[in-house]
Amino acid sequence: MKVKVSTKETIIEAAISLFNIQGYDGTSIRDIAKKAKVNPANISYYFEGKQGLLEKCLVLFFEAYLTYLEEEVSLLAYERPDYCLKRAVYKILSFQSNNHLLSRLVWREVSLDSQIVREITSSYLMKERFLYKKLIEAAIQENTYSISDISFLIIQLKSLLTMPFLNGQYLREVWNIFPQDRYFVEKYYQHIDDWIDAGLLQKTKMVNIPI
Amino acid sequence: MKVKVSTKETIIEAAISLFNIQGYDGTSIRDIAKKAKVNPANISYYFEGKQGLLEKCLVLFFEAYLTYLEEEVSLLAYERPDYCLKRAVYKILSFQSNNHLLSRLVWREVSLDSQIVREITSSYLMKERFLYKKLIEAAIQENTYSISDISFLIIQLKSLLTMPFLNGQYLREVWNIFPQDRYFVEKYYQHIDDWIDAGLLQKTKMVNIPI
Amino acid sequence: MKVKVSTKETIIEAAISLFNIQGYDGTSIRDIAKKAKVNPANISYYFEGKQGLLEKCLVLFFEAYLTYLEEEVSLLAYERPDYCLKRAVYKILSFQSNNHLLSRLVWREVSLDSQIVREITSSYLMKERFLYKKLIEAAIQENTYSISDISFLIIQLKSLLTMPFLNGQYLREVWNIFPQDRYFVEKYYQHIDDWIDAGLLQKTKMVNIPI
Amino acid sequence: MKVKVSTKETIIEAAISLFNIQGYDGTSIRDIAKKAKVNPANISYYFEGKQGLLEKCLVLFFEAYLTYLEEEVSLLAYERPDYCLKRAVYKILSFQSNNHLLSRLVWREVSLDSQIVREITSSYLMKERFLYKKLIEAAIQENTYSISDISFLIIQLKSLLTMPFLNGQYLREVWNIFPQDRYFVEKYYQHIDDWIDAGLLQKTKMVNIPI
DNA sequence: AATGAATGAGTCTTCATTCAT
DNA sequence: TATGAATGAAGACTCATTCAT
Repeated sequence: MKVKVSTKETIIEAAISLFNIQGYDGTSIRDIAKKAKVNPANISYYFEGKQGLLEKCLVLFFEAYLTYLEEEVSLLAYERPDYCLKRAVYKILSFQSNNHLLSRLVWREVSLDSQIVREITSSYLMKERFLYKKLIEAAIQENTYSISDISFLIIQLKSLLTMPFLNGQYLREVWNIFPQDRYFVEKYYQHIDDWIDAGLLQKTKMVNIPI
Repeated sequence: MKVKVSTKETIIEAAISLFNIQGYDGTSIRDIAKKAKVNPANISYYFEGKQGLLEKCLVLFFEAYLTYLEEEVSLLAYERPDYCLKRAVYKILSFQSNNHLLSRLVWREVSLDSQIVREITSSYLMKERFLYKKLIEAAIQENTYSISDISFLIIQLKSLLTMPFLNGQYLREVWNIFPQDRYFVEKYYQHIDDWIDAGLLQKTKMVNIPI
Repeated sequence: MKVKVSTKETIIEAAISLFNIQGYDGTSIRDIAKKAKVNPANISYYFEGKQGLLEKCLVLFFEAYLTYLEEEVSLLAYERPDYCLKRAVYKILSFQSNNHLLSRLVWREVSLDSQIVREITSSYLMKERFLYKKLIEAAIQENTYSISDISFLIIQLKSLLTMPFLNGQYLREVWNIFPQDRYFVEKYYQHIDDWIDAGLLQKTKMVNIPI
Repeated sequence: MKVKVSTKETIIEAAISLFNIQGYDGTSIRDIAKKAKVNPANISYYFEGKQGLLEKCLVLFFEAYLTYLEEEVSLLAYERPDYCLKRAVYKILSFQSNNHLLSRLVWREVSLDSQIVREITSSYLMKERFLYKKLIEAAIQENTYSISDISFLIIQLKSLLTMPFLNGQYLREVWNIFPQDRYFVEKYYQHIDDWIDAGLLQKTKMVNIPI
């Protein structure tokens, strides 16, 4: 049975791959068309220009990404907050690992001051901030941390969660580690779990992995 | 006495600023020339093309950056290794803070699979890996960590050190934190110091800041 | 009873409107399709391409336009020639006023050296010349005018008849006069009537308007 | 002695010629570049896009055109107003005859509702209106005409002055008359002079041609 | 009768670079 | 050392049209 993959999806896949490797500005619509084996005109036709294609990628990523955070935030009412936090961490790592090309491109483009990117991402990032705050504040409970400290903790957590994917090629070449690998998530999760326990919750020993 | 700032330097400054904001591929040689108030032909003339300009930026960054690591590695023979590590961390944060535009652009371009960038950076990154390893292995001494663990620790440390600068504009807009600010380094250093003590050296309490 | 306006007519109306505003070359088939709320493919389907649509417009205009001239020429045998001429003038003004969009576009496109337009219009324009000549020669009767003079008179008459419509938007913006307005025809006819009497027939006073 | 005609001028000449024949929208930058034997990129380089080229043409035309009107308006204080009016007419005819390609293209593009064209021309056209009004009101002196009549007279005069040039190709093909011909101006001026005397000034006989 | 996907040619424009000066 | 003119290649995008449905 022949499965007809829609042109639109083929284009998105090719775009993610190339944006990831060469960056958005470094990739031409012709490159994408050639890789997707479609007519270049189709891209403007389907996505209303190259920009629209990038927007599509960004939205695709953030919608899924924030869903994982939201899930765990809404579970805070019923479950141990540190479990929720850790599960969120695990889910985000898994999601990024499964979509490592998309993740890399998103985090990189976000680091630009591009007008377009900011218009789309700024509200997502504010929401992300809100959700992380909820999770972390619930997890630490006590007043050991100042507000400013919490900001820094979140920034650190975010650093740890995104860097391996943003610098996927660095991990590969310098450390021979593959972020898209199933085992990477398991292994790397352990280290973040340690960091949460030791640095954030100030426990001496980590016990079990949720999920 | 009139100080004539060389055309060459003016160009580099303009380039760093624009590459930082728009990315390398998103910046045209004319943008740079206009910002530097020089003739576009000068850029090809001085740097043998746009690419040469990027190379210059990368080299500029890595030469300085690795010097700080080297300094501390060479001090390992004479001083407490954890002090060396922490001092290296502090120096790197300071350096990046003082050169936040350059830092951001370098770490972003490194995240691309661009042939050019890799040719220049790969040896620097291998050297960086070597130096971090030296510092960390000396600091932890005991055998609590496997080789694989050490890799992950370095990756984490690097994440913590670079992310705030790579995502300078995110910190600014979402958290109202300014990585180029003097106080940022002081503050942020504390958190990494904590992380080193708790997560890496597994001490319970950090006491003083080595500069 | 539901009146179904045919797709074909909808397209023509949209085309006249847009060709009029933006010119033939400045209007895309998609503009027309969007305005007419039909599928772009229909235009090629019904008119065998964009060109066919323009041809349709030109033919539509000239067939009607020349009919008015012909009517009056054929009445020359039975009525006062100056009445016929004036009635022709009046009819042409009315026709153009009622179809001011179409008129504007036709006279403009005729001013181009476009191969296509000329192929269609040249025979119409020769016929127009013949009819005007008949009317004017009959009206002036006497030999006061040389052949060359008559040419110029016709050119002048044609100028006076077409300009207000060709420059509809100029009249609107600069003079606040609306050529599609019923009163415009009445008023403007008076002035041309004066011109015919004074300049062409060299009468001192005109009295009544023949419709 | 070799005279180096500047690239810029070569482009303008080619543009006038082609815009004239094919219309602005119907002419591609490549057409112009080929005709002017320059690189297409030069056109965007010199005129900041195709639009800039059209603007240049429009400004070129109107600046010269209005100068003739202004000259005669400023002479109204010292000379017979009907002479001034007639001399203005003559000058405008001459100017258009000498620049018949440019004239045709300008009057045609003015008949479009194009945003760009209107932005540039609207102020020129208001000024033109003002100057014509001055000239004609001075010439007719008496109160025989209502304000509305004067509007119509100016519109008619303008029609007579511009039509032969706008429809240059019509005159050529249908009447074998060449508006760029020196004799055309002389001949055609006579007819407008007649019209001014008979229709506007209501004199019975014209006597001499000023200039 | 009517459509939506798809296409190849063509649009204007910008690019990095070269070269005579 | 520095410039401005000039260029060919490539950029994104729009075009009229075709074709299976």
